[in-house]
Amino acid sequence: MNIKDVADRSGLPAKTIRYYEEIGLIRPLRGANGYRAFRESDLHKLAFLGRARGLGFTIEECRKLLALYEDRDRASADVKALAERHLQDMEVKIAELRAMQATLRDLVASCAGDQRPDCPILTGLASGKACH
Amino acid sequence: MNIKDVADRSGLPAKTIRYYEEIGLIRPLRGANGYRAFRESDLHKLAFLGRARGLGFTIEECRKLLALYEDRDRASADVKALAERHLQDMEVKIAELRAMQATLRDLVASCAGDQRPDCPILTGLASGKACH
DNA sequence: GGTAATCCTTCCAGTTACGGGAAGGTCAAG
DNA sequence: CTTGACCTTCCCGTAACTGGAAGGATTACC
Repeated sequence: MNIKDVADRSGLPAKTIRYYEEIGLIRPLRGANGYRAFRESDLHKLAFLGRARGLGFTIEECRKLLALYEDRDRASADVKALAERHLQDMEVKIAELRAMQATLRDLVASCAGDQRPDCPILTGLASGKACH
Repeated sequence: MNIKDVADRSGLPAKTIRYYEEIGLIRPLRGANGYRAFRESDLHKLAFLGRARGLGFTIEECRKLLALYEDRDRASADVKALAERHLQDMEVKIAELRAMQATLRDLVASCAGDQRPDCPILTGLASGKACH
């Protein structure tokens, strides 16, 4: 398989696939013409990576997940721990976003949003009322 | 005021302040020794920027907010529109995170998390069940 | 057999919003 | 006069790619 085929079948851009090889996530073979020659197992890994990335895991987390996936002697507890930590990270991020939203929503609510220049959003940002 | 003073009083790292000057968000004066000489108005702007960043606005959004802040003829509607778009962006991000969380939580819930290698998280990622 | 389109390759640069650290000038205190 | 705390600029590194240039390979078509 050439890179276009795996790109189409995995849903990942060719650029991304090359990048994943560069950082050592996959190691496709090479043909006599220098083209990457992907096996089914490479495609499989790429699909795995695409899904892990889709769940928000970082590349380094994906690397660990892939290592665990390939390790037949892993403990599922290790995988679960990684996933739970990621769930927590996301929880934190959501909380941060929620806090920002709450503050900004208050400011927005108090702004007339008309042609006049008076704007509580700007005065809030200027005066420090933009902190909860 | 030297940079350390504004850093302490604005809560922004000196590095960040230099960066903001570099990208044209502020234009402090210079003393004969080459040191930046910050006015109260610079400090004021930096505090404004720090709060806007704290609400998650990008640098470019902060630039627009600052321009609106300095424009006595602005319409508050313009500010409000910017803020509302940002609220929407955050909403989208939260929704994405929530979706990832939901999927991952299902996988985590079905994983024993013990010393055995069988792991629904990994098989889910491998098989495509990791998509809602 | 020629040529054009579509592949493929590598390499370089840019993105966001800074942070780390080096090399070197300045200033206030003791 | 030296020490330590400042200050300056400059360059590299971050995460995870994306875009594009320059050039080689393959395939389709006439």
